[in-house]
Amino acid sequence: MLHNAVMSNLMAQGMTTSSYAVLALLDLKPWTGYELTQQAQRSLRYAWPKSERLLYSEPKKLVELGYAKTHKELSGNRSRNVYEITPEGREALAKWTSTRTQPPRIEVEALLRLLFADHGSSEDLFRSLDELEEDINEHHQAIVELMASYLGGGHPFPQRTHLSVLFATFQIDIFKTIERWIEFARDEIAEWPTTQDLGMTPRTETITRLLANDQTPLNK
Amino acid sequence: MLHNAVMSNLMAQGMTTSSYAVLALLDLKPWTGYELTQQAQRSLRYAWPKSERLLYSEPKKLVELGYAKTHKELSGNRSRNVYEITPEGREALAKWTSTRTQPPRIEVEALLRLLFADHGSSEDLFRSLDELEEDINEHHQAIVELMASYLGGGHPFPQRTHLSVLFATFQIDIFKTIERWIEFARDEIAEWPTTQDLGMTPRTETITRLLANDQTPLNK
DNA sequence: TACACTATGCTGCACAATGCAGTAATGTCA
DNA sequence: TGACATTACTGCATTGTGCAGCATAGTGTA
Repeated sequence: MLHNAVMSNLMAQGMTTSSYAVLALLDLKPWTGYELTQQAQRSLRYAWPKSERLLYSEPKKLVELGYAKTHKELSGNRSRNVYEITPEGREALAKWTSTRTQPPRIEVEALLRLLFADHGSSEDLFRSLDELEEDINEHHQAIVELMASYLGGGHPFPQRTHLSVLFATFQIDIFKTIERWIEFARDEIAEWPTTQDLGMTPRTETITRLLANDQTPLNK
Repeated sequence: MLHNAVMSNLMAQGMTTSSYAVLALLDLKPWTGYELTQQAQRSLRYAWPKSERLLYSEPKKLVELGYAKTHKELSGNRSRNVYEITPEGREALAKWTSTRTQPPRIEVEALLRLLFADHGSSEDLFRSLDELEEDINEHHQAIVELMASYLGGGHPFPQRTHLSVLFATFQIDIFKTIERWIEFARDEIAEWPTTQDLGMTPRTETITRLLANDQTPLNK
């Protein structure tokens, strides 16, 4: 066991952005582990997608660090862990806001497949774009429906609606951009006789010239 | 040691998307480990951002699986590992193209901070947006310059220019969208008297209504 | 009423991936 | 000749994922 003085020096240890995300949820109200995983997957998915497994582990770490406390609740023969933020936790959260924001990270396997499309068929490439579209459409539709529910007063924390809506604006704009790009890409690829060795075609040169002047070939 | 027959059943084991990304690079030409990390970080960063550490490990795994072979090259007192794809590697790559494309994954810490901006100051929120803008601007500028270099014949694999340029169209479109959203968000937040408890203001309701109809409040 | 199926509510384990420190040789400029 | 950047990696601790497993509670249905 360590002295308190030593402990406080180690406090920041092990606190990842994911830890702060969970801590921020606990700042809203106490949650059970299960609720935390569900809530984090629904509301944070688009800003900070993390696995259920991690979301079960984070609150335990917060308790170890003294940023949360926990107790077991019983309903019948079954128990669940309830987590609650501590004053130290609130302090840690406040300090976090003044640290440097991590750069964004965008992983799109469909783009990787596009980059290496020349050792596959056009069909494979089209299918990959279809799959990307499918995934984006799903998220897009979900967030549009969420906004409709907010209009009916469906926000779980009504006083925080202004934040959620500004956040949703980002999502919808990104999704629309990706959907428009997919259509554009399909039209381009449809003109290709093959995926291989086309190089700098006249059409590609036109696009390159636009991009080099920081313009986009996408209509609207 | 396992029999060949058993080995081949285990072949797919341990092959991640990152493994296929490196294998696809090896399909273009043989590289040294160091070149592979540099090339992957420069060209794949925006589709599949992976650490240098991983990019050193992947080719070793490919050799173990029989998808690549390696030899040491000496220049003076110093050696480096050269990796080359095998026929089995090419086969594995071909099979990969017919598998399901992974859904995209977008991590933006600045959005997480926006979502929880109500336990911080407006200044913190503005700073977070500035930091996001800084990161995006950097990437945006880099890719515009890359396109200019392609016009001068600077593509390392000229016959693949059509793929790189279609890929770059995606990047530039996304970057422009994010930059426009940041400006929009700044204007909105500037109108807020505080970050807390504003809830469904008339302005927020207008935006929510637009989003629920799958429209965007962003001009242009 | 028995049965299946879904939702709740987790934990353990193997493995994927990151970040950082460390090591060592070569090239470059002042 | 000395400092510093670049080339060329490896080891290790820690973060994060995916899957399997386990147990209870509720819900529909034949």
